[in-house]
Amino acid sequence: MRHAPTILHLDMDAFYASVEQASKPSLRGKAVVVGGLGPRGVVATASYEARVFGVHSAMPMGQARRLAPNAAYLVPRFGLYRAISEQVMALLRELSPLVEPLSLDEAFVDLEAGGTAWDEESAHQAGIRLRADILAVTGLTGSVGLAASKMLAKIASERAKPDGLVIIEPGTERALLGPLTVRTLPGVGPATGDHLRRAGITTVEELAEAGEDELVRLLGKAHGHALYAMALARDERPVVAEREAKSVSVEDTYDVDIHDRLRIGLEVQRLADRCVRRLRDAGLSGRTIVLKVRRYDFSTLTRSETLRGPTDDPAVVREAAARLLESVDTTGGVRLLGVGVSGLADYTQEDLFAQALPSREAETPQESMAEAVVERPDPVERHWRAGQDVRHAEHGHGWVQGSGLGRVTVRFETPQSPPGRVRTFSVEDPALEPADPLPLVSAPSRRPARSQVGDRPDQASSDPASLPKSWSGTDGGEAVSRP
DNA sequence: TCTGGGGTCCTGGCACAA
DNA sequence: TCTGTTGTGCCAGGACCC
Repeated sequence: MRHAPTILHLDMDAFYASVEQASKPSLRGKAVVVGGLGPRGVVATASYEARVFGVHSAMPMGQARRLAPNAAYLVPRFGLYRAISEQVMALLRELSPLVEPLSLDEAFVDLEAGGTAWDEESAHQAGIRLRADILAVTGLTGSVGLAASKMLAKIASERAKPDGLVIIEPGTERALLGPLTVRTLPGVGPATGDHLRRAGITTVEELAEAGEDELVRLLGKAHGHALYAMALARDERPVVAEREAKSVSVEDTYDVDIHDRLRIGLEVQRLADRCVRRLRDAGLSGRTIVLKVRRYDFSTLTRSETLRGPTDDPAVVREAAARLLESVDTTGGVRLLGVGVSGLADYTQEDLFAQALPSREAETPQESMAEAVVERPDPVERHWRAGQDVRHAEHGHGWVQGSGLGRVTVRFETPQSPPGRVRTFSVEDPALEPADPLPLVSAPSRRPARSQVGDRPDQASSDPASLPKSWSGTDGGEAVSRP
């Protein structure tokens, strides 16, 4: 492990919910829950105001609605989140070429590799500047952890939340980790946590005392060795900038279980086509086709088949998926189906005619039979989703607050406007159209001077007075970035 | 209460080849 | 030729992460 806290972990605060609050002024300071709104949806992110009611990520949406009936419930807008994430990642790359994104809202940065920081003080200053820059460019807050390893930097950013910065000084790691629960360590989830608890191990200190041999006996070789090292605060994993994908998959959970074998077959074909589309978009092909089935009782099984060579041919993937489905008993119904491809090659192989069976009637996924039967949208019905951006010919930009019974309710406001008024229209109103999201900050190029912000070490919360007032712009402005 | 979607990694069983 | 061992690839399931 290095001797200075020069690994930085950034975690944006309640990212999806914060983006929605930034783009919808009437939701600021309110409980906001983003996730799947269907009967089987789960919470992706809850704003801090919603967390007060006990709502948290991965909670079934029905439960969230019971806990916080007055919260705003929105579907995720990944295009917008991705665009904002790219702005944040660009700021991280200004610090160092070694940036490892973990998701849209999280990343590690090796500050030493970028020459940005070499000791505690310079790392601290880099963290402070980064948080200020992120606020100026996106209008959002992120929490920063700084430590000598990835594991500790992540623990530090967790302790910094929300909107803070925490440094773990080298030499203090074991004292800090000791009393924490084993669940703090990466790789310890509910099952491993339970397993360890039954063995009388609940804290990191007890984990270290148990010894390596005991942990290997309890958890297996790989997990046991890794966890013992973590318990001793040893973590040599480097920050890795480029990670190659190892598999591509798509899956759908259905609002009600599917029993009809024919329908299940059509869904599998449709998923195979979607999967191939993703594969082709990434310029990849793969050798192993995987079918995933979650049955009515939530039991999940997978079936896979490995081809002689990689393919990105929709007909080949569809046929393999159909063969795999034949070996699965779907009596009782299925709630989820998925199709994936692994064993990836980063080139597209023009079919080695060995693989495709004779009937290759559908050359591209878009033309497939399954698409034609299942996916064709109803041309009459217009569908408005909660949270979606819209534009009205007369009232301007707004977002869908809710819809049903042939009506759609829209709140007219923009990221830079005060909270707006609500109006209701017919879902067929020709004056109402879907719109692109507006940028959250009116002039994202304004960045604070590099030396002006002052935080204090260890637990530093940003002083709002020292940061630009990104919210207070007046007009709607032009779209600067669009997903 | 009733559990998403997209991934990664590990383990153990089995078959096969050297 | 037969048997035992070992390495490897495939397959299925489970745990974990965000």
